[in-house]
Amino acid sequence: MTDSLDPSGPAAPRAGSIAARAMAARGSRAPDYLAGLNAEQRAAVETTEGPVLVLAGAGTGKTRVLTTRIAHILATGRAWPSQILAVTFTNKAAREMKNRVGLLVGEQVEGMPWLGTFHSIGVKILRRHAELVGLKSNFTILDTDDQIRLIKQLIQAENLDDKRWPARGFAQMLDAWKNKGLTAKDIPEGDARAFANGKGRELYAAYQARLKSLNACDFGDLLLHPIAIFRAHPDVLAEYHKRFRYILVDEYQDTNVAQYLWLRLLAQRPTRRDSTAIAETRAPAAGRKGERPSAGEAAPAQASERSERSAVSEDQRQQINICCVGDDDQSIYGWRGAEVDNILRFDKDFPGATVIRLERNYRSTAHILGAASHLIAHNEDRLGKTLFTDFSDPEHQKVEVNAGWDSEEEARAIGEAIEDLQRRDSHDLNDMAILVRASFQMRTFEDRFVTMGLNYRVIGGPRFYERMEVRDALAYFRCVVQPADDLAFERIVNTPKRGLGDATIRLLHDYARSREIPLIAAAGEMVETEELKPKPRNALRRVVTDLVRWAGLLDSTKHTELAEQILEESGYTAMWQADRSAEAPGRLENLKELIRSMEEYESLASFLEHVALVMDTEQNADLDAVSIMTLHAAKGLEFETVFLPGWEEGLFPHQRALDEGGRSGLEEERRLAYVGITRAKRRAKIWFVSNRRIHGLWQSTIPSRFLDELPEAHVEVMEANTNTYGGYGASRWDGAAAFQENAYQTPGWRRAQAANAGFAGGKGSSGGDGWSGGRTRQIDYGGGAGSNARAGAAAGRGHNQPPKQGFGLYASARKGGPREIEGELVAKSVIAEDSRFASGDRVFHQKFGNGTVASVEGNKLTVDFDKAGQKRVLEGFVEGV
DNA sequence: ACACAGAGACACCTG
DNA sequence: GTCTCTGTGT
Repeated sequence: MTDSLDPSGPAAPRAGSIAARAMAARGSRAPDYLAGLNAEQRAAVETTEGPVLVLAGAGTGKTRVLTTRIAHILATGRAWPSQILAVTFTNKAAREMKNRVGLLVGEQVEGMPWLGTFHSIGVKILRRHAELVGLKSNFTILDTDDQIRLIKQLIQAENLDDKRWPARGFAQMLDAWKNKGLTAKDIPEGDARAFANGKGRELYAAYQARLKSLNACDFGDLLLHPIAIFRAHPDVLAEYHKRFRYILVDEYQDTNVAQYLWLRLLAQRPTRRDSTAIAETRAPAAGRKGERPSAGEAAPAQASERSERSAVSEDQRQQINICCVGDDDQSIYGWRGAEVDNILRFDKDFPGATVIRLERNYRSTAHILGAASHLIAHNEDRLGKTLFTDFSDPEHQKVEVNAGWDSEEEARAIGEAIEDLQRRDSHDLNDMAILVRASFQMRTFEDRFVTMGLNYRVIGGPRFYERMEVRDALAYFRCVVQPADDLAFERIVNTPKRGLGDATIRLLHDYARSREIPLIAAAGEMVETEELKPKPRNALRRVVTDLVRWAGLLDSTKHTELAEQILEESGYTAMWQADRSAEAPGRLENLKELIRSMEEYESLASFLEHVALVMDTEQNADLDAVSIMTLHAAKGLEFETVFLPGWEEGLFPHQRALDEGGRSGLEEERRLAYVGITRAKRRAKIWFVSNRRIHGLWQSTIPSRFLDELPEAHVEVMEANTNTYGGYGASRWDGAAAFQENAYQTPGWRRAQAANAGFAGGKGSSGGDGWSGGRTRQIDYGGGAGSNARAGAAAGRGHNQPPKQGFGLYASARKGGPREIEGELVAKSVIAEDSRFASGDRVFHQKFGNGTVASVEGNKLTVDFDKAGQKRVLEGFVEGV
């Protein structure tokens, strides 16, 4: 127990005690922090006792309610900061919650050790009781990479064909099992058989055994181990029951079964039922459309279940102070194990729950809300909310639907729309976003924006801590801090190359296994024997003595210096310095960044812990740039203007969601669409095109069914400028000169007043080539494809040659080029001030390395790179040397 | 130890 | 098409 405030110390003022009431009632006004809340929000904040479910629609002030609720609990003295458990999914959400609570209650937030992600809290619990599951409290946390390598070894050890049974696939199965809270013995027979001729269960068990011997666990274990501990040790659980007076859960619709079980154990008093399987509390999907349990009233539960559970709940109710906040309509992580059912079933899990709906939206215009609400109403599995707004916007734009020829035209038109908004309305780029369904769509936009010189930012690329060089460096640190970390050791024994090949490593493995000692220890012993040839022996000795020496410096040397020393002395830095490839300088830069980011931690060990749990790095928001991200990544964000490209069958809804998820898959896609639209405050612009390249082939596509589910009243169908697009189809292939001349000289899109034709689907049968001008949104699914059964794919029998650019003018949209993506990509705008560079300047580029500027045009530089040759790059990509 | 060819993926992606 | 991983050949 290391909490600053031990809960066994002074008891928190009892709720309702004189002191608490007096604290709450200072002055006759409500406390400041309650000011500005609407009635429902306030109810959600003030209903502190008993189970509460807050159904918070998009933009209804969910975070505000959560943070204010915490502030309220603290301010009224109901609990000490250390007695509140507040869980989120992401570090970002946890950080934001902490900041905002801090704004309300000041330093008290620092006393909240139990505010964090499921995983970070899981680690914390596990470290305290590690020995109960056979681990030491300094266990390491493996990431997916380590996990896969380990599984691969196991598969090979079982003499299985690792081609036929790829480690990656097993890792996914494992993940799915763990998400469901299943240990090796719990997995269904069918699942067990599904892998490696029925060895699934064995492998799972072997994997866990191996983890134990490595004193390690994976992400799933961070929840599963605590669950096992709680179940097997009621005394430990009781300790947490005593500690956590209030539990708050963010994004409850995203919880998976394991998280649910974990929460339930913490939230409910132990009963004879709690250690049994979840199955008995599983009710059929609750809350069909139209069924709306009102606040304070438990929804009708099945009789048997109710009588069984209510006996427990009656006397415990006041103690189950759990408040879950979420929105069933924004559940988009089913594929990752999230169970919408958890939220749909809340009032059955927690009988007598108060259900509060937040339906007043503070974000979007009535049109946007209207469109989104109408769309989501097509879902059956939902609790049902009706959002409303007072948001008034002079322009009050309807949701736009635009059609385009192909993805390149889509990118072009959206790029122009962005520039228009920027010019005409001085719209900040930061306040615009392009939300795509699949990340491959991003590329077209990047290509286009680079040529336009439009600033953009890709959110959610490969992450810093997943880069090869960063992981290598971390592996070195792990070996020093944690000498039993075999996986880390394997990673670096021969990096940089030291002549320690497979043969040596295998001998080392055998030696270690026969003696049941970690690899590093084995290496230490082995170099004293004659088993290795002199060359590898000396190389290995060098590695081991280095590691031992560095470990000896742990206490005496500042960790950042030690880290640098390790990278230097191991030859790792030198390896990249010697590397002539274009990426090498960037990698060295990343290593520096890594060391820099260690500054704020006390030790190597605490830094490594941080890294294991925090896989994201902050983006810099300084630069004005359009954001490009997936719809998934957009959840929780908001923008003035949102572009939603790619609304085509097969892409959105995604074919795989339909194939694998059936109706519920479709509903999840629809929720994704709902999330997309509701990100917009004022403008939402939807796009679809009739040709898209999928897996390298051009396919004809038909408009998404979701378009048809939008309400006429809130949607405006945009029509292309007739100069540009009239007769497009007819003229495309014969390239009518008249149109070519005007193509794209007329910027932007003209509003179409009336809309009453249909978008023809694929090219072909309907004579028209793709979409012909003058059509609108009475969508004709039958249109070229003949059948919409397998939308995208079926339509593919169209042309497999790229639809050539219809017009010469823009046919030059370039390919390839400087599209550097390092987590964040920002191209400088054309409208930028004069270039900081002149010809002759030496510059450095993340991808191409060093070079000399040959010429400058605005913000575009032509650079002769020393290694990569001459390239045109945007100024934003290079820095002066 | 490194270069190159062939294979397979190619929704969404937190810890 | 294009990226990444793997295996093979020199």
